[in-house]
Amino acid sequence: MGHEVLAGVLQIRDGRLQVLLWQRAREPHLHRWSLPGGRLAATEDVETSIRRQLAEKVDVHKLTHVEQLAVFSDPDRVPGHRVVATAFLGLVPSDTDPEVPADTRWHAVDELPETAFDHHRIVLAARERLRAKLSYTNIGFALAPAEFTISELRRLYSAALGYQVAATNLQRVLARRGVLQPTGRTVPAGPAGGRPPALFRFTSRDLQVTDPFAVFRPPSGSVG
Amino acid sequence: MGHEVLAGVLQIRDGRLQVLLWQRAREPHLHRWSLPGGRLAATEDVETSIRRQLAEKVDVHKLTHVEQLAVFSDPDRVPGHRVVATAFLGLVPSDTDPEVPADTRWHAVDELPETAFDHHRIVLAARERLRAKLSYTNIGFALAPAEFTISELRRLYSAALGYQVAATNLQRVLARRGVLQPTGRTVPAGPAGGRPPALFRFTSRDLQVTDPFAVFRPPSGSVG
DNA sequence: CCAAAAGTGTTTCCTGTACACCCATGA
DNA sequence: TCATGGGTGTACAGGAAACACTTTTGG
Repeated sequence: MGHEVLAGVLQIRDGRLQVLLWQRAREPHLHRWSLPGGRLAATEDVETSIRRQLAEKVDVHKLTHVEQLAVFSDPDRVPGHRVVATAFLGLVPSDTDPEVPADTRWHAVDELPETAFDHHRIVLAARERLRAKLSYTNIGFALAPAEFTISELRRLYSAALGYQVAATNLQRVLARRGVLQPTGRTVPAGPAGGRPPALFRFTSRDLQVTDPFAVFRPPSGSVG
Repeated sequence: MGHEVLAGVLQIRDGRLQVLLWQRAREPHLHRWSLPGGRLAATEDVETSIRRQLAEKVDVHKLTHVEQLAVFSDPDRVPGHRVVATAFLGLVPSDTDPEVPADTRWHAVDELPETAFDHHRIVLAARERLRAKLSYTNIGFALAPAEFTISELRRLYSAALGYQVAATNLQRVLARRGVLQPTGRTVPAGPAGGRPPALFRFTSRDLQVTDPFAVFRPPSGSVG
């Protein structure tokens, strides 16, 4: 019984949420598109393993966030002998265009090609996790450049969530939570004119839960 | 390389959040307490496996909820050759007292005995998951009897969350979300008198996200 | 001066919290 | 009728959404 690690590496490219896939050159599932990853080695844990394996496809320094998604373990999920997969979500900021091998390409998540095995499900799980965490964490830092304007950030959130987010409220919500910081600098306006936008950055570039209690908050002034 | 499944099975007993553990009768970690589970067989997926293995410890019909937590894969997490573990959260309603084997016992999560391997971490992960989901899902159904009074439910939520929850607001929040239903019936008052409490039930006994968007809701009237 | 884009002020709504008050029972 | 626990009504606060309005640029 084998164990593999797989990652849905997501990035906003051309205003759409895209995932990194490579095209199989062998049976089974010849020519279908599949997730980067590979076999878990004996001396590494799953996170070390997926980072090592991703390094072969993407410059690993560009990976701003990696987290476990779930185990996929249907006995027939791949033909032949049984392989359990631990799936990951990986994120790359929108201002990088990592070199990728020739057999590898970015695909819009809402227009996936024919994928191998159960990789389609895994990509959708990665998207769901990202969407959920955009609401209650600062995970946006992993999709955005180091510094950005509110409109750029709005486009990133809109693409990831799949619906339009208003710039006004985006800024206000993130500012109230202390997630965003103004840099004090601005950037020249575009060709159509307009007021030159201010540059912002994320206060922290580590994942933090910013809205921990949806309800049933502990009484104010107590410790969890 | 082996694969095992382990479950943190939680129940509110005597007003405290408790976890089901069994005491090892062999080295390594002789006499330490460990989580129920065992080796993943070749023809089952991880969820089937954990349910099968739990059936040996608890009447499986009493398990109202089972969900994946995470993979624990440190190469040295157990001595000897390498075993990857998929951990689960399991829940048992407070009105059942399942028969358990002689080596098995319930332990308060906040006063764990010496546990084997990395099982301590897994128990804490199970508690965190439960606490988080109590806020934004109807997962309370899995801790509560089929019908219950608001005070009973308040005690369950307080024990699971680790702080006092007000009955007034608990009822209001769950009612507003459509999670609770009055049965119309009441129950005799206790020995100290008092108004006889009304009986409620959960509208659904399947896990449902009741508060999906912390923020960045899609514009009202759109589809995700 | 006008169009365009960015950013701010203001209003409204909703949800959850806090707390006072009313209700129904046993002794 | 009083103590006790259950339940409701009401006021308050915070956060987010909607939208009008102001600011700052390019042409």
